[in-house]
Amino acid sequence: MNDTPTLTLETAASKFAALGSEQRLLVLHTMVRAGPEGLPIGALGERTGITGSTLTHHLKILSAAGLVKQEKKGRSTICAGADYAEVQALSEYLLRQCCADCDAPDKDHQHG
Amino acid sequence: MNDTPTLTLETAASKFAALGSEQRLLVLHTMVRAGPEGLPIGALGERTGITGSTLTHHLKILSAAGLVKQEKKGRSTICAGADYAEVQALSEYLLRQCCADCDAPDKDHQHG
DNA sequence: TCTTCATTTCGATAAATTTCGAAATAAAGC
DNA sequence: GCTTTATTTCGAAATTTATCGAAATGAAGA
Repeated sequence: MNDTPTLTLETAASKFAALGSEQRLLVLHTMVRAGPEGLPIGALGERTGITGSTLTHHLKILSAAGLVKQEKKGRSTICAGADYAEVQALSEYLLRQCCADCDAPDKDHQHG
Repeated sequence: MNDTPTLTLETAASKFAALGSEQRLLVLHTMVRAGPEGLPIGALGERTGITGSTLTHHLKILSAAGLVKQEKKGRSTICAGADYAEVQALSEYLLRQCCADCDAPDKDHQHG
């Protein structure tokens, strides 16, 4: 399963940055709660109390980071959270190459 | 093992924000490579090419987010990456309450 | 104590981000 | 073609962040 196309520093940073805002995290959380079917932007606005134009702005950032999928349907835009692999890859990025520079890599700090 | 004290939106966002910078990610990556023994700030500077005062700034953010531990030793400050649980908690935060708001939660999108 | 080395604080500037309301666009339905 | 509804774009102001060099701090050692 080749899901993890080895994130670059640049993309990883932008994904984390996308998550690094209370409003965006709230938006994402709302979408995750809503499940894979997603929600139109209007509903996101109602549930989060965030203004339309601000939502558009945040969603653009989340989409660009690949954390949210958007699909136009009629006059609505349906938004849903991205899949688990996306998140998994991010979390794994953080510990990649652990101890690569250790003089004497030891076995005392297993990850998992 | 009570490792996951249920992150608040606020702390989760600030942790992600701390990771959402190429320089900070580079710094963290350098520390992770160095392993649990950590590195003095000077070495971080040499390896990353980041200026002292800027490094102090970034490290303050990473420490405040609990992603890095710092310890004064003589005239150096040794920095090391935080533990795996910290990272794990962050990643789990993202999918918490998945589908909580679904009308009919389905079993088609297992996470794991 | 004086000097040196490692880090931090300070002050400053440039750049990016957040957030809004108002106006523009675009799809649906009459 | 108009009207309504959903979203986006467009300024714009306020705030935050990034980044640096210079000066300050503080520990070690001669």
